[in-house]
Amino acid sequence: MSHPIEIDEIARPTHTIEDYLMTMHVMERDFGEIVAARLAEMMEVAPATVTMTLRRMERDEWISGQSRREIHLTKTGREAAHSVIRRHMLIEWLLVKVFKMPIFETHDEAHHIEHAISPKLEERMHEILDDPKLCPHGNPFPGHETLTKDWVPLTEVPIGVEITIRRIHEFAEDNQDLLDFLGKNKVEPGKKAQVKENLPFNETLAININGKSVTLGFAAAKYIFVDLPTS
Amino acid sequence: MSHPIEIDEIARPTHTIEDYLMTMHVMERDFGEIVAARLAEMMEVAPATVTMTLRRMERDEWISGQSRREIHLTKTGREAAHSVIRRHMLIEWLLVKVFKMPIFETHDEAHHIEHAISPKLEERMHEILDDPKLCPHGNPFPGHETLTKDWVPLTEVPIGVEITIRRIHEFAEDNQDLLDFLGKNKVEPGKKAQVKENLPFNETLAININGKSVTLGFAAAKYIFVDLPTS
DNA sequence: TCTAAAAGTTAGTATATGTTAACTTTCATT
DNA sequence: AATGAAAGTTAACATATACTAACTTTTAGA
Repeated sequence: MSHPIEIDEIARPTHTIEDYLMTMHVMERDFGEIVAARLAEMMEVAPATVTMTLRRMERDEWISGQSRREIHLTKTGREAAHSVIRRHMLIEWLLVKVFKMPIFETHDEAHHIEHAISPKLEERMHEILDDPKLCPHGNPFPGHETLTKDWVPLTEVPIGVEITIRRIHEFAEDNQDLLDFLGKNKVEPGKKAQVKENLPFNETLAININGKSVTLGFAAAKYIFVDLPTS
Repeated sequence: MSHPIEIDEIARPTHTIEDYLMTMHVMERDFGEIVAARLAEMMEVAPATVTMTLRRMERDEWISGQSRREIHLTKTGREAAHSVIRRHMLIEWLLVKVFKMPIFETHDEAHHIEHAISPKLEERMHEILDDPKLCPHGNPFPGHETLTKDWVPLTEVPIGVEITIRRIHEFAEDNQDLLDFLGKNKVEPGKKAQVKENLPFNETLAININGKSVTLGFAAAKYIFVDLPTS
């Protein structure tokens, strides 16, 4: 009962649809709405493509949309989204734990493999990998969102406070250059740090981490969540 | 130097083309020729589909075919075939060793995942899984075919001789019902057995294995290879 | 309220992969 | 050499996924 895997699994969406569902879940979770134009950006396809794909998704009842601007996941859509996200995160853990892969190299690899995992293997991975609640980057498994609710983006952290890096948001994971940068500077969950400087006019901030100073643009910093000591 | 993984990897074939390449490799290896009609049967598509797919494969130089009836893998085609087969077999080992999955459940799962493994991860899997030369069913990794050359199909084994099951051929793996049957009766690599009866008119033979008698049709038995004691 | 920017749609096109039905080609065997 | 079976091809079609270009609709801000 710990993992919401249906016995009589519904027909699996295509890889493309699973990708859409995944992104939609994150948008709904963190922004409260799903905007087709954002999907086009995230999926790196033309807006017209999104229109057509959403039409198919509505036909197949992954989403429902009374008015055009209101995209909602259906019950089956949400379940399918949760499933593919779980698979994604489980594979990331597999790559980290079994293959000792650096956490910032796991996302792309997992993004391909996630579509190929059967419900049975998903179940097995949960057991072997010890039922994780967060992915290696600190993003929550579906149903465990509350674990992350007290973490704040680096952009909102006061100067000088001792913080702990907790989470690199999914939307940062889609930018491999950024991940490489974070990897090189070892900005990763568990690390202690301090914001040394915050320059809104420049849209940058500097943190001390690993005994060094690292300058981050706001665009990146907003996707890095940390623990404040007393909160 | 142990694994022929190219540095500057050529463009990856599509999943479909990888499936064709895999089957072609096995046909070439074990039957000496590739016949489109056989491909259609193995891939479970209409012959017309094979015609069109082969045309694309020729265009993209995975195969070359002077005359229509002569299908040959090109150098790149063969390398791509070897790569996908290695990935398939490595995943089978991963499922067996890490996830403790029964060997007769690994093929289907691996058949999906194989397409999603990067060259880098393939390399890593080789290391972690200890550079295997045979898959869990006893089929050889590309380049290690000689390991299997002395094994003979069950259909050719004399009555009463003590044998060891060594290999369940890839083409049996595409029949899940057969695999379930073999799994249920624990007819698997490493097991000792004896042919008790061979009825050509009936196209069946009976073996003693695990202290029980199991009757196999020739269609299945020809895909089960064994070690003769003295050979 | 008007208007520009943002968002979304339609139309026409392309490719990979599949189908069925009808046809042709090749091969093996009398 | 004739013929029937096996193999292969062509034609017409379908679907998922993508594109560009042109268009419409919505929303937000002056």
